[in-house]
Amino acid sequence: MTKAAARAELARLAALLNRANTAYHGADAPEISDAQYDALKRRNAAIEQRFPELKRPDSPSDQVGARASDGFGKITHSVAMLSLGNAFEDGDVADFDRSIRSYLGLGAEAPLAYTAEPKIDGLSLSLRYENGQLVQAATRGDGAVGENVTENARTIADIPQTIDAAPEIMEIRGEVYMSHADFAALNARQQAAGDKLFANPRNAAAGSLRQLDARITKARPLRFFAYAWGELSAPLGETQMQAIARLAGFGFKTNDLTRLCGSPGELLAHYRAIEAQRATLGYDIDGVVYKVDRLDLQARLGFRATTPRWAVAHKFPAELAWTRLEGIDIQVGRTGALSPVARLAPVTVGGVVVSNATLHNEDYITGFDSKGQRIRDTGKDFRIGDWVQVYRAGDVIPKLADVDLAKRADDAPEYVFPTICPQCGSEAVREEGDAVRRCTGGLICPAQAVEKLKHFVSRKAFDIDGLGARQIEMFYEDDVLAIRAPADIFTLEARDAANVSRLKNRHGWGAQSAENLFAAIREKREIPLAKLIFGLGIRHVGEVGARDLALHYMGWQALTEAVDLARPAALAHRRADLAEEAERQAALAEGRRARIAETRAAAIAACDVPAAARAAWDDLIGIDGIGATLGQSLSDALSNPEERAAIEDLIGHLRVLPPAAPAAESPVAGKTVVFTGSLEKMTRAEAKARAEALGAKVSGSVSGKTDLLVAGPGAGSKARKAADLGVETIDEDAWLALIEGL
DNA sequence: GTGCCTCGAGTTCC
DNA sequence: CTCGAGGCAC
Repeated sequence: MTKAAARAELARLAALLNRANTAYHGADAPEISDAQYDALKRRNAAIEQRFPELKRPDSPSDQVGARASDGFGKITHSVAMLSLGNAFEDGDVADFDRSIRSYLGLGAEAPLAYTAEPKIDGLSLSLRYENGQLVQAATRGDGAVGENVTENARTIADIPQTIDAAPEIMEIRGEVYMSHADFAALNARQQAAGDKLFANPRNAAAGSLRQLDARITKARPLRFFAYAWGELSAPLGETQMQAIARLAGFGFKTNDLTRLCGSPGELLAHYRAIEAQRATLGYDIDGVVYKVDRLDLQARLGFRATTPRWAVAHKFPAELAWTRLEGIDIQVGRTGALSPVARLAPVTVGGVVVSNATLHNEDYITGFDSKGQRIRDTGKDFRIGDWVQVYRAGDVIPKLADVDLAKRADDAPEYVFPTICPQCGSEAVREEGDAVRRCTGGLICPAQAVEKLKHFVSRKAFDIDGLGARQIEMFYEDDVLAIRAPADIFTLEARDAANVSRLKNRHGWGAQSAENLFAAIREKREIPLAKLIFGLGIRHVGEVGARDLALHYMGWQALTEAVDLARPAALAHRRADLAEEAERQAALAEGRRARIAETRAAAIAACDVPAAARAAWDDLIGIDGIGATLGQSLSDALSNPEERAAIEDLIGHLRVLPPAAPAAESPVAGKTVVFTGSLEKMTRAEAKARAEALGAKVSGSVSGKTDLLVAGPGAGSKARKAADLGVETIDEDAWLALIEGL
């Protein structure tokens, strides 16, 4: 087949298959048989495999029946799908109310209404409607990017395909779930057919929605409750309750246990009412969700990093189960942290068979921390062979709650935590006041090296398709095509080409899969600065820290130059830390108060730090959210010769993209703003969040870099300093006028 | 100096 | 998801 013929054929197949999809899910008379459909799909896949470069953006293989290795197409949510913060006790609900009032600057008696609704135990789904037509359905995924399950969603009866009088653009969100009755019937059918049984309705719903073949999904009894929304071209109402009523009007199922509550007391009353009905609802719920009713207040409250401030999930108490602790294994993380994991006799907890559980750290096993404080209520330790009580924290992570001492053998030895890394034999030390013990082997330790590489290719870093945890382990062990440092990933293709025994000839690999991997790697030679910084896996530098560093320095060169320049100051601070610790010990021994500030100042003065180094250091730790610990860690990583060489080696293979400049239309974008004095129309936290959303950087103190000072009544030294430095100063009303309408 | 709040680093099972 | 700890406001 010629390339031109292939291109034409792919176009024909895309049209045919797309029409077949629509006909199949819409009308009841399919235009083509299942066998014909499958044949067309296979032909399409075969041609795409031969001419990957011709694959169409609307390729049918991306719609539903994508290649198994590839799964579904990805969809970036226009509005992120976040998870909710949790409340477990009545006191947490009072805290929720209190923190909202404090954020909004409301008094304890000001009226503030909430909604309360059951939290359905299913999986969330976002449905996009354009001009009243369902055009796209996406799973939550990591919250930012989900999977395209449009064709599957079209098979769910509770989901309208068309909606009259809907806003032009409307994303409706809710929960896909399976009722108890439907779940039991499905499992009976599965058993009769000799197929695998589902552990619980949630897994059955998730498995059914994520079928690559929409016809299987169609045969599964899925249901849907709508309770939220994403992008909207017109608001759905002024309150949560109004919006829910509107959703019902559109033809969605909404949960009839949704109530409006005027106080935390009423929320708790409704929580108990729902809890009492839990067993008779006919579907699984795992708690009750509370939301601020007024949508304008929801908008003011906004979001934290991963959760909205205006909603919380009040979870039901976790299910408990007893089992035997068969052993304790020690895992080594990328920072060298030794993490104990409990190996358990398999036991069912909350519908899932659990055989591992986290033990967190050394203290969690002994039951006491380094200061002799009890960690759990009981203060009992865990020993191998014990009968232990397991629960799933947040219904997910298995943890041990308790131990039955009556069933413990008299001679059961206390568990001794290793002080030698089980992976590399290096000493494992625990810093003063630290909860974790760490392997000191660094990259000598294979476990640390592998975990660091896994972090490098992980989703929030380089995110290289086809190079996941398992492949990293494989390539790490490989002598011919070794990946032992990040740069090795980018030389893999050239090394493979120069090799007699090619990757494509290996077991489990083919020409196509090898080429896919190389293509995925090539794609990531262009990488945003923030992802590069995060990917390096420097201790204390996480996703947010990396982003802040990227936004501050705007380039790898500028970052390294600044950090290198600041090195003497970083070292001086390290000395000061040591001097401070010595002073503390001395003061303790002599029974006097420690003179910390003086000691630090003397230690730093003794180091004779150049002014330029001092300035670079102050600039670094002056970044909001970045302090001395992170600065120290970053400085150490870039000053370590081996580590620096490895990084420079890596950079040589990359084109690093600077962060996108903040929205230019905002008058405060890119400006550094300081708030001082008392603010009357908004709280400090709200002002900060608002300013940051508009692209401003909010700082705590006035300096030469400050662009704008917003001063309320009672502003003192900061206002004077701003005047001295000639920094523009405005009051709260002027600030609000400035950002109005944004 | 103390008490929030957020972030980082760890973990399970499907 | 949870815990510990870093960073910052009070």
